[in-house]
Amino acid sequence: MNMEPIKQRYSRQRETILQVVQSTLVHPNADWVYKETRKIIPNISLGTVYRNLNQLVESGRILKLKDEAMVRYDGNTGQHDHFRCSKCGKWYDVELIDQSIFKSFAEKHDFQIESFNLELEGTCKNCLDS
Amino acid sequence: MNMEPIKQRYSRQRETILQVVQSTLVHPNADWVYKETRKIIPNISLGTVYRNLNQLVESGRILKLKDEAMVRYDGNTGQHDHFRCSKCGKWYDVELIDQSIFKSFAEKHDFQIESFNLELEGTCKNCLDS
DNA sequence: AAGTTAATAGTAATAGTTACTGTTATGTTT
DNA sequence: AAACATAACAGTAACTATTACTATTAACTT
Ligand SMILES: [Mn+2]
Ligand SMILES: [Mn+2]
Ligand SMILES: [Zn+2]
Ligand SMILES: [Zn+2]
Repeated sequence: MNMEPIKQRYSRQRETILQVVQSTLVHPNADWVYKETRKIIPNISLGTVYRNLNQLVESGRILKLKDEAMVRYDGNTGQHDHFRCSKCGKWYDVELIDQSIFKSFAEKHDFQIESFNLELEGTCKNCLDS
Repeated sequence: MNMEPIKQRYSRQRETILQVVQSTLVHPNADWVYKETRKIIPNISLGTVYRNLNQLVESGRILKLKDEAMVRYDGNTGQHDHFRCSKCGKWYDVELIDQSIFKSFAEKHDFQIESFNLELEGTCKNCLDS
């Protein structure tokens, strides 16, 4: 009798990477995750970080965000929007904007709209003050 | 007496690149623009295309869009939003969503919000039919 | 016409990411 | 518990989009 083939095995590397991403609010890129994870697993390979980040995205355990010419990751998988400071490049969470207008918007189109992604940009409090 | 220094000189390359971007609805990437422009200026360099696309963005004559791991350009500088098909990767223009909710949203934050960018994603009519 | 320098073609370099390869380790089957 | 199958690994090479460099050309100024 054939069992379902194994889809994913446990690895200390993957669990550590997940914890690293989940433990921060900075919405890090792969290199940041690599450097942080190396503090725990000093000989981990950058390729391993990329491969596992992609897997974690695919399995829905983290989110993938597009920055300028770079990918960022988010351990917060709850629904929320983002604000990006164009001065310092930092990403901030903001509460999800009311989706109702989007739904009525979707009805007007013959596209099958699956997701609305709102990106806010401007200058953050920190950069305004200094 | 000193005149203002010249900021930008005319170049056939730049004007052709602008016309190429303005003449299409495909929201092309640099390579597409390069190939199209080569039909008119066969020996144009890819570096020239990149440099001029960046200048045209800076001077506000075209728009810059972020795709998955690539930049796209838009000759339509009027206010509008975009829908991206996750199946075929094509970008479509959609009318600008009502901005009023965004404005009230902005008032709730201590960020200085300068732009709202709405990205719609899903499956386009073409891909649904086939 | 001579001078200044923006813009160019062509090419090298960079940065982020993915692919490859031989080895290790996780989970399964006997 | 031993043998097995293969997911995952570390290390490294390759790839892709973009930018930087350099010697030459051409747009504008005087
Ligand atoms: Mn977030
Ligand atoms: Mn458009
Ligand atoms: Zn800032
Ligand atoms: Zn499509």
